[in-house]
Amino acid sequence: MTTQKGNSVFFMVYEIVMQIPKGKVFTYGAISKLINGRLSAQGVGWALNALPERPKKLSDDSPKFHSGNVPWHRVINAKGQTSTSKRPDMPEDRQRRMLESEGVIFSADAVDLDKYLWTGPRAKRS
DNA sequence: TCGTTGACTATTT
DNA sequence: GAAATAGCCAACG
Repeated sequence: MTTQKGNSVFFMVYEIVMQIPKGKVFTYGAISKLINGRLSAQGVGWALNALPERPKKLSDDSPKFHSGNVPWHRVINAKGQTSTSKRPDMPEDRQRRMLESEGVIFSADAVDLDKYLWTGPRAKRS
């Protein structure tokens, strides 16, 4: 490995995701832009995929990032839908459930990005 | 070091 | 509009 330093782009993604306010959602592409294209949308997805439920050995250097601190469920794809979820232990229904609990109303299978899409960490919408 | 895979997006067919 | 293709970056074997 050559990139698991305590300051990898993965942590940049985590920090941004943690800044997402409750009741809002964010997209992979938007995060990719926020980190100045250092990571593509696919890379962002990977970062969240690598996000451990709890501190494992992947990032013992900075065990502050995990499912309990990073609202990964607020990160969705450009279509406003939840992730494709290939893992049976992490069904998309669960992600939708968590978002609805935070005030994000799902229209059929996707959320209204025009309403729930977070504008960014510094851009403030009223 | 190379090849494959994956929680993506945009473009083309 | 849906399916296929290409581009993208990082981790794993």
